[in-house]
Amino acid sequence: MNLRDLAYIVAVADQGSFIKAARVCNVSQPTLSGQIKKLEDYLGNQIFERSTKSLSVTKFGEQVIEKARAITDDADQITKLSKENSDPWSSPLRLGIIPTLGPYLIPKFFLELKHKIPGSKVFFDENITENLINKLSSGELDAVLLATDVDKQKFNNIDLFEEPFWAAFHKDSKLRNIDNLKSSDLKKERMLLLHDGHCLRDQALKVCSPKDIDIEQNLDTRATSLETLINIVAAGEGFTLIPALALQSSWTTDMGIFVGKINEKQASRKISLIYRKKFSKGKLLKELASMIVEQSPNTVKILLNK
Amino acid sequence: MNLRDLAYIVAVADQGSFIKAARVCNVSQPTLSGQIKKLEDYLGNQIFERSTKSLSVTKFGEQVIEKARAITDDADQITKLSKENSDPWSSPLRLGIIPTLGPYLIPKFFLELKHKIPGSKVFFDENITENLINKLSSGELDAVLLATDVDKQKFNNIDLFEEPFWAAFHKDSKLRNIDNLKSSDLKKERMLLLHDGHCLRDQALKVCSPKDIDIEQNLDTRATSLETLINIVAAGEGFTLIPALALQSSWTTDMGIFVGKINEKQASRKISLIYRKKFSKGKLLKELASMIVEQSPNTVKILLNK
DNA sequence: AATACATATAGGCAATACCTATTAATACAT
DNA sequence: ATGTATTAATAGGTATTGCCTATATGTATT
Repeated sequence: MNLRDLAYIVAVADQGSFIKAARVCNVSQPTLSGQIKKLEDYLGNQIFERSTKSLSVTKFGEQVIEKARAITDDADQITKLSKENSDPWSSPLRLGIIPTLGPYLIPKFFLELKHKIPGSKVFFDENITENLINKLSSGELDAVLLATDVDKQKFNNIDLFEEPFWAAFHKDSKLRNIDNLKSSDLKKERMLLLHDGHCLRDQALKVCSPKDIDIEQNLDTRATSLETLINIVAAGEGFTLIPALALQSSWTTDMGIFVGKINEKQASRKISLIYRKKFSKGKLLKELASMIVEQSPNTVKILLNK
Repeated sequence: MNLRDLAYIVAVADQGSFIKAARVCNVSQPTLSGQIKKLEDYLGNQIFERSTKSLSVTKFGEQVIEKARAITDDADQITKLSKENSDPWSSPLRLGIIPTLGPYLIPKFFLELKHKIPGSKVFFDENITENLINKLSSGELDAVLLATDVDKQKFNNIDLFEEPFWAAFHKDSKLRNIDNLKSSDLKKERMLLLHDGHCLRDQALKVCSPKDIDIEQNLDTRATSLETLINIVAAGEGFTLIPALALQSSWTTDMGIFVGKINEKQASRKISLIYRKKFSKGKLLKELASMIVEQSPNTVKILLNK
């Protein structure tokens, strides 16, 4: 049995004639006759009763043709699906993003994306790095925005930009008096951190691990979001590291928080767009990548627009 | 696109592996890989994302596989249909029969058929010859039982038996005194006839056309059934011709009707089973034919059982 | 008889589905 | 590190089959 054969019998049923059906199917009449005969032989039953002057469908044929119609219709649906899908934006891009980046980056490029590619749809999954990597591996996500290096054998990555870290502290903090902040200045202070799993936690510890202080003491400050950290800082307790894109001018005006950029090369994190090597829409991701870079102020661009 | 290809992708989706799917499909792994690759090229989109150690289905693939499942299921249904249909009695035999034969012949062979072929089903259509022929031509009926010769180029026919005509008359009729009825004896009497279209009407007129009587006068006696004719005879009005199988002994006992066989060769009609030359279940009809002949008393068999 | 029309058959060619053997890439174990 | 196992892709050759043209067959119509 064969999709083409089924299309042939549907055509004969519709046209009421082998010759007309052959024309509709763009094959010669002997081809059509032969294939239908072969199908009938294969099925062991006649589908049509034919003579030179009359053509009728057997009871069995009626049942087969009904199914054949369903099959050819579904097959048409598949080709239709493939046409729709050849637009890479036909299905939403499933994009994972870390929580210390998502809330600040998404609004920056989302409108631009909608504007430049009206049909584009992005499904966002804000989650910690480990979960995002797993979902990327399983195919649940198409790409993820991370601040962590990943296995380059397994994934492709487009490095987007370096995002500097800023220190955020209370207006009464001693840090306010330091002009050119360095990580060494921070080591004496109490650093507020996010929960385990957040890459920013590890990055902050790397930049300025408070050696004198037992990290375990900081257990009570394992916050779940930058907003929480900022609120604690605003309450006058310690300082925290904030990635550049998360900075809000309102913190200074409304909350009495001061921020200072840490002018050291290593006090930054690299944001990359990661996707599976075999993912078929790499081109789409490259477009997205340059759009994100364009719309990310206060960062050091790595990916340069063509 | 191809039914086989669709079965391949469904198998891969089910098995989660090309190699396992190849085993399930009874083909080699390279064949399966190649065919799926070709299908993906044809559709212009990836269905699977594969590496040596992981296999996942794209969003597009999910949609295609859903349709592919529907298609392969329907295709299986077709093969199932063909298996069911290879029993010739899987679908009812659609048998047409003339009204002057049906009511008397059907009960005679129907039980025997049910007994000999338990799975057999017959759909009966009792109708006048012209309608039956049309329905047979169009394929609406599989075979018809007629008392009329048909175009032997167009149809096959199995001649079953000669059914003698009997005259039925009132006990007070002069005909009662005639020992050996001949058609000439009947020409003086008033003959009761069926409606136009009933072949028995024409046959009766042929056997004993009442030349002295204008046929138009008989308009009022155009009955729709033999029962009606018998009732008129019972009321003492005229006589009628009755085919042998329709005879009921109760007519004499309960209605005061006498019957006499017309001992002439031409005073009979030939009953044949007619079917389209291309009809595929001729063998089944031959079985049916001999069963009918067996179960038809008071007739002169033409078809002899093997 | 001749013509017209529809389907079936015959023979040949080209596309393709399949196979085996091999390669490539990755994971796991020694 | 190195070897082994596992999985998918590639290469090349073969058999199948789907298609074509030409022709035959069968059935109405003129």
